[in-house]
Amino acid sequence: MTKTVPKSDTRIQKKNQALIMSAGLVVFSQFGFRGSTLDLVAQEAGLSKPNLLYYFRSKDAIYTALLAKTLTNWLEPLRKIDAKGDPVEELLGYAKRKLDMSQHYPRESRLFANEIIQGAPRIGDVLRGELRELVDETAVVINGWATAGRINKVDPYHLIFSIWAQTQHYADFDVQVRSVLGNIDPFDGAQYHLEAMLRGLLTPLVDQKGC
Amino acid sequence: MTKTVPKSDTRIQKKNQALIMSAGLVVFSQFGFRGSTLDLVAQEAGLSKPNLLYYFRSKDAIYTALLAKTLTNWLEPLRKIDAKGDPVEELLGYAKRKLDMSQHYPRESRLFANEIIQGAPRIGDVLRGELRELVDETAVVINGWATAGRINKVDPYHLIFSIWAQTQHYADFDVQVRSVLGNIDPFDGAQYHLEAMLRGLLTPLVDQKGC
DNA sequence: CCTTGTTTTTTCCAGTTGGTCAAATTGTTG
DNA sequence: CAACAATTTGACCAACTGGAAAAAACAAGG
Repeated sequence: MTKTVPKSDTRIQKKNQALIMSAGLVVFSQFGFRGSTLDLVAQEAGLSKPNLLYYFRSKDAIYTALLAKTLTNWLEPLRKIDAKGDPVEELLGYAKRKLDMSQHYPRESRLFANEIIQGAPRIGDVLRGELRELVDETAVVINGWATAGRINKVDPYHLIFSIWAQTQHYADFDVQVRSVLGNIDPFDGAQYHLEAMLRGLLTPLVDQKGC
Repeated sequence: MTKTVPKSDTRIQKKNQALIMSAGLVVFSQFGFRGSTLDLVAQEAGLSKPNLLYYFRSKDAIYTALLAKTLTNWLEPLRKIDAKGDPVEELLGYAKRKLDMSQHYPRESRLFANEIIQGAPRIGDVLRGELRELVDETAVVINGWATAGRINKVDPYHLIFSIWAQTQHYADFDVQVRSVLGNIDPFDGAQYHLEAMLRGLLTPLVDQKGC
């Protein structure tokens, strides 16, 4: 008989699996996969280590499940960009959604940051597959807007990178940002700044001053 | 007799210390402090583990020395911003220097990224002290430029954050960027994009169209 | 109360980890 | 080449790591 992991989904299983995922998020997002231990996750979850392994086959299984679960939500904002909407408002909306995620789900951001910094050993395929396709599609949309003269000509890939970079920075480097800002809340100013930056980049000059 | 670490600096010591630092950079920048092992560092350096500990008191000592050594170089570009120079060119130059560092010293960038994501347990003091002061001073300079009408009014702190974010993104998330871009070199486009973005943000409108 | 299935804990293990120490080796200098 | 210091290695250790096994505790229906 091979190692058994619960098949049926009772409410207590759902609860404990969620508990473990939540604890795993806390630990893995701070220390990365290699820097995390099952003992830490168990302690955070308030369960015993063997009990973790009753619900998940291995440390790897917890981490992988966590990544997979979070990944979908993480890419969703990009899918919401509507080719038929107003270009500047669509891109600003995207940036705002990403910034909101950094504010409300910083751990998820750090989880990915850790994974990618370490070379993305488990999600390399997703990066080169699903993510790349999604970005390619969005790039086509952005290029269409530029060709139509509705925004300035920009490199759509680097535009997307710059939105990722600036929004995720406030989650991943939270400690640094707050060290510099002191008591000031980062996210108010961040949103305003990001908007100004994107408008300055995207808005055709003729619209800015009407000449 | 307490644990002895070499005091005099023979050439062989200099060589091996540099070797260890270099190996430590490779390992710690990928896995963070907790995810790294002395065995990995030793293997990377081509030395035995006890031999590492002949030159450094502990794993912690290697890591701390590495952080300290790199920190100075890391902050230097910010110090080079000259209040008497042309505002836009100064800021553009700063961004370019940071981007160059991401290109040529990506491991150093990732080393800090790991440290800060994990809560900056060892450089929190530096962040709240030296770094903060330095940013504060730079903010004064930028505010001065804005007040004089030489650049648009911007939040200097978030401006600096956005430069950090965008430049370091290309080092820290290198794998992701390359996954999306395929064979295209990220840094050419990055520099162009960053410059456009900063000019759009900083350049007073009256200068852009002369009206 | 008994049976059956689920959940939890106790105990254990082999491999890894950071680190010590004494012995062996290799410079270096007179 | 001695003699002494600097360097390197091999053997070792206690604590920690991911994980297995099995027994114990618990739940629910008959």
